[in-house]
Order: sequence, then C-alpha cells, then structure tokens
Amino acid sequence: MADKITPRSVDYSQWYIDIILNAKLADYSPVKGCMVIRPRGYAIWERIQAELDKRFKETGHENAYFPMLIPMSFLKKEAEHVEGFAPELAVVTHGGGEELDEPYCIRPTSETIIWAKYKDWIQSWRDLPLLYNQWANVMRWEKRTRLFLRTAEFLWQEGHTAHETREEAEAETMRMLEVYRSVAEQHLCLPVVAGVKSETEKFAGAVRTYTIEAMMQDKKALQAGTSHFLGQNFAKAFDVQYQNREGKLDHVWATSWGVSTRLIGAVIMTHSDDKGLVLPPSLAPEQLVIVPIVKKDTQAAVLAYADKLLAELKGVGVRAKLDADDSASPGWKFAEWEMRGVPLRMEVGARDLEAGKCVLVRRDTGEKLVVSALEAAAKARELLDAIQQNLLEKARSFREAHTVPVADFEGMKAFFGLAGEDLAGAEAAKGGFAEGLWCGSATCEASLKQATKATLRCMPLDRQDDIHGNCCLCGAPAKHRAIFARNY
RNA sequence: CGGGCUGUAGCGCAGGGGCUAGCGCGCUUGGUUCGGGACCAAGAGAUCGGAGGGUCAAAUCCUCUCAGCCCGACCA
Repeated sequence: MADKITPRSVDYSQWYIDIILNAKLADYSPVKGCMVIRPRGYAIWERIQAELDKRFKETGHENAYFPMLIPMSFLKKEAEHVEGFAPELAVVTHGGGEELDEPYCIRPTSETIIWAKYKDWIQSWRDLPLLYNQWANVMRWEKRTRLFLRTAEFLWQEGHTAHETREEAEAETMRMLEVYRSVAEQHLCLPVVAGVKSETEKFAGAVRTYTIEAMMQDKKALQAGTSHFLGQNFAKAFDVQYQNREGKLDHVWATSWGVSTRLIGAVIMTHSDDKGLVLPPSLAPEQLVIVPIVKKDTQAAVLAYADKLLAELKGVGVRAKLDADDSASPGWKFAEWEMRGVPLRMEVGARDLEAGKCVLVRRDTGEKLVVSALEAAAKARELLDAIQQNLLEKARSFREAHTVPVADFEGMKAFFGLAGEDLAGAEAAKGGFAEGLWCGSATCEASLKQATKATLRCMPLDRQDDIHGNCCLCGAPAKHRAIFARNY
C-alpha cells in the first residue's frame, strides 16, 4: 500500500493537502496564494453552483455580472468597508503601458461597484426590490494561504439586494441564510450552526452579519457562508434614494450574501478519512465506479456483463463509470477510486456473472454487500441516498459530541488549551465548540482570543431563549448565548 | 510580515568538494497476471529550485533570491 495520504493523527494539515493533491482536486499555481482548480475539483464546484443557483432563482433572484476592476475612490465611500478591506487589496496602477490617473483595485467583494450602479437604476419604490446575484472571482491578498480554505483569488457568488423597508431587507438576509443552511446540510452534508456574528467579527460595512458555522474533524470552526444586513450604509454612501409610497425620498435598505469555493474545503475536511476523499453522492463527479475482475478466459463475458450493469445504472440516473483499464490491477483500482472519493464501488467478476450477482461497496462505511444483478441499480440508488444521509448524521454527531457548555474563563482555558501551548498530541483531546453565555463586550472576546486563540463564532439563532446567568468570560450579567471555537 | 524546517527525475528519498549523480515507486514497450495497491524483461526520464561568487574542480562551500510546509500576527 503506497501511503500517499498522511494520516490525520500524524499531521492534520498535511492530510488535508495530501487529499486535495492526490484526488486531483486542485494544485498550486505559479502565482503565490492562487490555486489551480482541476477538473475533479471544478466538477464539485459546478454541482454546488447548480444547486445554489436553482435556489436563488426560486427565491426570485437574477444573475448579473459586474466588472472585476473597481476605482479605488469607490472603496473609500464607505468608511468601515474600506478600512476592513484595505490591507488585502490588489491594485492595478498601469494599463496599456501607461500609469492610470486613478488606480483600480481588483474586487475583494463588489458592494461598491454594484451600489454605484444601483444609484442609477433605483428611483421609485416600483423599482424595488432589486434582487441580483453574481458568480465571480474575487481577490484578497492573503498572507497565509491554504488550498480552497483561503486563497488570494477565489470563486464565489455574491447576492446584492435593495429593498423598500428595513423589515424586508432583514427578511431577505434571513431567507438567504436559510438557503445556505439547507444547501449545506442537504447537499453538502455539512451540519451547520446558524447564528449572528459579534460586532468584532461582522463584515466591514454591515449592520449585522449572519453566518453558518461548521465543525471540521480537528474540531476547529469554519465559516461556511455569510449573509449580511447592510442597513442603509451603502445606500447612504452611494446616495441611493428612492421615492416611497408616500412620495417622500428615502434611502433603500440592503443585503449581501455569499458562499465561496471554501465550501469545497469544508466538504473535504468534514467527510474524508485516511484513505482519501469522501464525497457526498450529490457532489461526486462519479457516484459509482464498476471495477471488473477479469481473467483471460472470461474477460469478454465479464466486460459485457459490466456494460449491461452500467447501462442499467445510468438508466436509473446514477452517475456511473466502468473502469475497464486493463493495465491496473483490481486492488489498485479499489484504492485509487477510494482516494478520489467515489461513494460506491461495484465489483463484477466471473463468480458474479455465473451467479447473476455483483458486489457493492460503500465508501463511507466500507460495508460490502452482494446483490443480484436484477436489483443492483435500484440498490445502488438506495445506497447513495443512505450514504448522503449517513455523512450528515456522522458529522452532526461528531459536532454534538464536541459541543460542550463552558461556564467560566478557567473552563475555557481548560477546554481549548492555552495560546502558544504545543497542542500536538493534546490536539485530539482539546477543543471543539464551547457554548456559553456572553455579556456582549468585545473586551471579553479579545481576552479569550489572547488566552486561547478561540473566538466568538456566532450567537446561535435558536439558542437565545435562555440567557439568564453570567458571562462565561467576565462574570457580568449575560445578554447572549454564544459559541466559541478556534477557527480557520 | 516575523520565527523554524525543506527544495536533487513525475512522486518519495540518498549523496555534504573529485572525474559517469544513485535508489525505490511511478512512466514507456513486450509478455505473464487480475476478488484489496501483481510479476519478469528491456527502455525513457535530472542544466541537483534560481542568480551570483569563490575553487584546478561545486549538487556539495559563501551571498542573495524564489517556492512549499509548520508556528505566530491578519482574514471568506
């Protein structure tokens, strides 16, 4: 067995990289911090895109496209926004061999260039709501990058909507958060906690940021998507007013929301194992691969049998592939397709042919079962559904097992370990989601971060009914219930 | 952007002043195999990360630089 994948217990970061490179999802590029997404990785993105795009359309949104270059002056119009993004901007200073009068930045996000146009397009309440989304690349000059999780350039979608009222914009913010939550869970098998960000962690320029937070296998949190209520901040910065139903001028209310190729990183980290990638059937480029076990004298018959099964699988809508390459041994193929994350394997050999059967093997559990050829296609479909469900449940119970209430600062230090402390070895035992009451003070967040590197990930929406007690960090009366974790 | 480690064939490594740079895996061709990473034979493949400097002689010594990983500060 060629040990191409570093086991998680040895080096979690290296394991993650090994999976991506060996499963051929992505590769490094000649440009620092940028990545090449290879066909197997891009296919996953296309499936995520397709599902999200469908849901955006179902909720009344339209796709549009805005330019990648944004005049620097636009960024500066919203004070908090520019302050938040300035450190990570890439700036274009020359074009056509000449220095530009005004430099352009490569979009880190498109609020400013979009709102500059919304000013032209919105005059009356009849123009609202404006529900646009764009699929695009953005660039944020990151100091430290990681494939899929944090790259200088990444692919995402960004929704930008304008509304008549605060209530409508807030409802839109929540609606899209819910779209993200359900796509994450149903499609990506990522159980997520939906919640509100603290002032410290919110998007630069937003009034309020909502998030879906997932837990990776190393128990660190990953922000998997965000939905922002922008209030009238951008409308004011770009002077976007409309005449309301009473005939008076008013600034419009806004939202923005996005998910990125980071989701692919989340899927990899949540489900995969030491044998390689594990993918939800909904995302897998191939849902099932048939490995024929051929011997010289039976080769033709076995391949014909495999072909017939392949046709039946395709007939019931399974994305199936026959690996008839005769230069690799079956054992090699088993390992190879497991590394690539194919959810189901079908083995067919002379024995099966004779018995009218075949062998199905699950990627998630390793479970092997012999089924008759007649019911193979139906059984495969059933198993794919079961795998989809199992991945979500497994991830959810992992998260629940590592979500614990913590009552005070000492408890936090014990739970997370101390910043700077070498956690190798202890890594397995420490960390997770610490749930505690919080007074609302940024000072508390800062001191926790300094002591343990853990931050306030969010205040879960469904856990705010019982907040009687004291802040788990400073002991003052609590105002919220929050989740704290180390994060990516 | 600071601290550490690493760059030698596609991948993993050895060689640490000496003449022709090795090994394993992978790759190509032919043959035998095939129910958990098969075997035999013959091949191809490297300006030793890059630039400069010293030396009769550099993969090996010196300076600079680039890239990757890890650890910190900053972030979807």
